[in-house]
Amino acid sequence: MRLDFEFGEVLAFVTVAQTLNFRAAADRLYISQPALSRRIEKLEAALDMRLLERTTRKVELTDAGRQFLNHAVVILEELDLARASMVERASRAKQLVTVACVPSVANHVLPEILRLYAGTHAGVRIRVIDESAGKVLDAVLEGEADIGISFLGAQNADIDFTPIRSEPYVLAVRRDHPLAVTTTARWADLERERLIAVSLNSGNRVLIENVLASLPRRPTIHYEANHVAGALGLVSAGLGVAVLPGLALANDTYPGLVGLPMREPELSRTLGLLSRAGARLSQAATALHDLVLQKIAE
DNA sequence: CCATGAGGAGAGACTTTTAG
DNA sequence: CTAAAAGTCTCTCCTCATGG
Repeated sequence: MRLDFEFGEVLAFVTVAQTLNFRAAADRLYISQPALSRRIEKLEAALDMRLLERTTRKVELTDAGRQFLNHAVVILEELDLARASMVERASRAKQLVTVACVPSVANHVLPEILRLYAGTHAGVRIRVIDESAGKVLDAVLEGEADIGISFLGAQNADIDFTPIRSEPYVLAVRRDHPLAVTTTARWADLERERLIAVSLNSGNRVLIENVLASLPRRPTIHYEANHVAGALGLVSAGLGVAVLPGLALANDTYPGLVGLPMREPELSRTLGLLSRAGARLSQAATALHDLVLQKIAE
């Protein structure tokens, strides 16, 4: 596209056409009268046409000037519409926060945090991406999510990883299970149990597999669920026991189950808050970021 | 009351230097 | 060797002073 004149010149012309006085138009545009004179001169040169007939007595539009004025007014209105729509878009973007989060946190901790957040930020819309740890990391890296809550990403240079807390793995069992009378569980105990696991796509499973592989006798996995919630459902139904992150049993979501911290060896993961390195968070996202740090650490 | 010449500030283009 | 930063030059557009 090629334009021989500029926005400022069109604005100058419209202002002179409205006031029919260079001095008054210059004041309105916050420029000197000679500067305005030159803008008009430049526009006329670009169009190769006289738009204003001026003498020391009066200023008036030529026929060409009247015709161009019609177009010029439309141009300025269109520009103003464009500006207004961009302002509106920016303000809507500021009011949406996307948080990517591993399912155990999304199901058991995040709802309470979002409830508190709604108290101070009622107008902000929230989008939750509850996915595996790897996908949470990707969502933050690609800018799809403003912040992430996961236990992967601490080593990634493009991620700011703030550790929130260390989360022990527990053995989820029903209250009527023989092991429920003890306070901890040993990995060796699993040999006699029907083990329920989450799928190999889950970051949890990778950590658990590392321990299982080191045991003298590897327990058999009888059931496999895609997510932690599915595994808990199977445990609740009395089909077996499952090694899961402790948060999965927080807040008494499953009153029929107890979580026994795993021993010999202990296993834990470090839950952290992720954001893209160097990215500037909106005010709404920063507020949620700080609230998550404060509440999950408690 | 608008136009024009002189002088100066600032933006942008272009070149050189420096750091990774 | 590449890309970013710093330095220099050029050009545009402004204000001020003043003419017609």
